[in-house]
Amino acid sequence: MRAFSHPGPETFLLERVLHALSDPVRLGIVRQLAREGEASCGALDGGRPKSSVSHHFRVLREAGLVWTRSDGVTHMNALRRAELDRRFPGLLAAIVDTEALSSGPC
Amino acid sequence: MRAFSHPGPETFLLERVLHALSDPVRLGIVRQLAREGEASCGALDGGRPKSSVSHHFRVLREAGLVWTRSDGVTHMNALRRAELDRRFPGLLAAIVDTEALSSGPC
DNA sequence: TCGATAGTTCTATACTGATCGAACGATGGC
DNA sequence: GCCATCGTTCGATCAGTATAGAACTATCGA
Repeated sequence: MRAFSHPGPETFLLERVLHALSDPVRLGIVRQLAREGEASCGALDGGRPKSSVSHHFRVLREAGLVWTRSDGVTHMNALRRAELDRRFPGLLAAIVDTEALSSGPC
Repeated sequence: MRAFSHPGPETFLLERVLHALSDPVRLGIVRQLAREGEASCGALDGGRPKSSVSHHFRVLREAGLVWTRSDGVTHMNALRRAELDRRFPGLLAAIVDTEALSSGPC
């Protein structure tokens, strides 16, 4: 189960990244990772079934958004911020920093 | 057929914007509009059937990305750049400016 | 070795969305 | 008025994907 396949930055596809971020669950995960730096899958499941959460993490990984490492029995996930910033400058910042506007109690 | 319903900036949803941009056809349209400022649907169809193109423009309109005005028998489309920049600062720039990287002949 | 824990994979289901032909609606020129 | 043009809407089809239960795998601790 160890050693996930993480795509190299040169194969990142903007369309794929945007699709991964267009799902509310995944957008929430990415934002929480942006705040907290690293977290296990369980800490980000929001009460959802494990299979659903696992699916979302796979999409995030395959888009290049998230890096997953095994730490004992848990999987720790982190944003691939540096690589994403190099590949798509300003994108992650623009998406993570609009939180107050787009999820605030209007 | 005149007078499309364009959402107000306060109802823009980041998820919806990202989903609209995650389609290659629509991403291409948005990038071309960013370069050329305003264009008719026909000028952006890329040889696709009219019904398909119309569908994509509808998605772009409903996400708040594009403003469509009637000019005689044609429809002129433009990016709602100012409103988008106010609502999601830096987002459009990040997406439009990665063109060379993501569609270049690697 | 046994059980508990954390996540993945498998499978099925239901929903969403992309595509496109055909019919329709609006506008302008003759 | 009539026709051509531009684009929308309708309807059908097909692919992709979100969801979730169940079985499975890997790791750790007792």
